[in-house]
Amino acid sequence: MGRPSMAAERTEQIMRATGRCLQKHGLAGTTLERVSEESGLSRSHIRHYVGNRDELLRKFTTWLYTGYEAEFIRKIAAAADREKLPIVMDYLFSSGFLPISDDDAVIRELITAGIADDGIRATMQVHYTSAVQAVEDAVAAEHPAASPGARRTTAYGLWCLAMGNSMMAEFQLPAASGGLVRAAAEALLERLSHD
Amino acid sequence: MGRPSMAAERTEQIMRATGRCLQKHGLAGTTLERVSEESGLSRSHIRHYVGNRDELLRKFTTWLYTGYEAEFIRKIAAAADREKLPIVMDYLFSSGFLPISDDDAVIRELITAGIADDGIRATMQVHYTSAVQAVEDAVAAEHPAASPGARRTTAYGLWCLAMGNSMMAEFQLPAASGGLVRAAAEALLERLSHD
DNA sequence: TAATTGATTGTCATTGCGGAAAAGAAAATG
DNA sequence: CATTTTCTTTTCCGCAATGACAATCAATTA
Repeated sequence: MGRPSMAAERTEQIMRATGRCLQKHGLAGTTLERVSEESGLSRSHIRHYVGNRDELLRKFTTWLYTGYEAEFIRKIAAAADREKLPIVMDYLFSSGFLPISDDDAVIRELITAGIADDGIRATMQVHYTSAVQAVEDAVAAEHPAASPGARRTTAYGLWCLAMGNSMMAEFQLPAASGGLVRAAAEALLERLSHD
Repeated sequence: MGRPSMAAERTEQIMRATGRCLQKHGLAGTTLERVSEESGLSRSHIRHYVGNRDELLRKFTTWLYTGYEAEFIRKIAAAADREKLPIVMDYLFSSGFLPISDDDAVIRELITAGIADDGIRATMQVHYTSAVQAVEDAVAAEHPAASPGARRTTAYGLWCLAMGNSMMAEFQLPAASGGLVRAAAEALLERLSHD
């Protein structure tokens, strides 16, 4: 009955456009108007499919954190024990000199959005808690003999290294583009083997 | 001749108010109007002393990065060799369970502002480059025997740990409030002594 | 006291954006 | 063909913030 729904495709379109806007123009610059431009739809479309601006940001957040960002956690859970840590390291410190994920800027903006919106903040809290947990699982898989405390410290350290580096990368700091973080990360891990 | 200038005090007032706005309402919420509220001055005052919104943000950035934020770098430079590293560690990982500096949110917003404004981005680039350098100096002072590469890795690692942790602290992530980062940081340093 | 410099206040037009609703078009079903 | 459902387009309104300008007011000096 009725005309077939475009909601799925349209929503996807809108979410992608929203991500690009956040990345290029920041939270402030992510207006319904601009999202509509970026997506090639009309502003009314956005309102029709997603709702008002607050809802757009909320939906975008859950979309992001159940999609690409959660991929990482799923991968770790699915991987064999001896694969877990290499996956983590690649994800966190990617390959060599490549710029880090494009999502960094987007995530920064969402943190800001979370100042005003409890829903967004909650979504992120939950996600990052389990992300750090996933890293810890990977560390545990590789170093079953290490103490829980040391594993936890190492896992959280790895995570912070990656976050901090991605922040510095936005300044195009010379240090951020080299392999420095990865070296630091490996130093952390190495210490886990020694003790 | 003429009426004495209030520029110094007023500018200070305005800068502080701008900082509070950025912290509480984000970049988008930092309007001339709100800054004027927050400072107790009229909007015309802001325009009179600082200029338009873009200039406000530019001036705030340089104000921040030549004031409190640069304090750290000056301190390191002035300190005796054996004092340098303890100062760095305290600055980066503060004391125990306290929330990290209030400036974190502000700085995040400035990064966003830097997307659109070259001046702001340049200011931050310069500052962070020398901040990391200061950390490296401190590490070098404590570990003169270590290789330059290892020192650089450690210094940058320390910095990223601190940045990453402050980011996580904004989610009120349980891991961020404990002493985990500091432990990771000390692990990094420890490894420097061993080799 | 007059002149000057800067502080302070007030006003007005413009713009960009968000919110809401109505009206029209298209595609499915009975 | 009539009906229903959803898509699509259009229009209108209001708000909040900016930018620019003009007009007082206050303190200092010659």
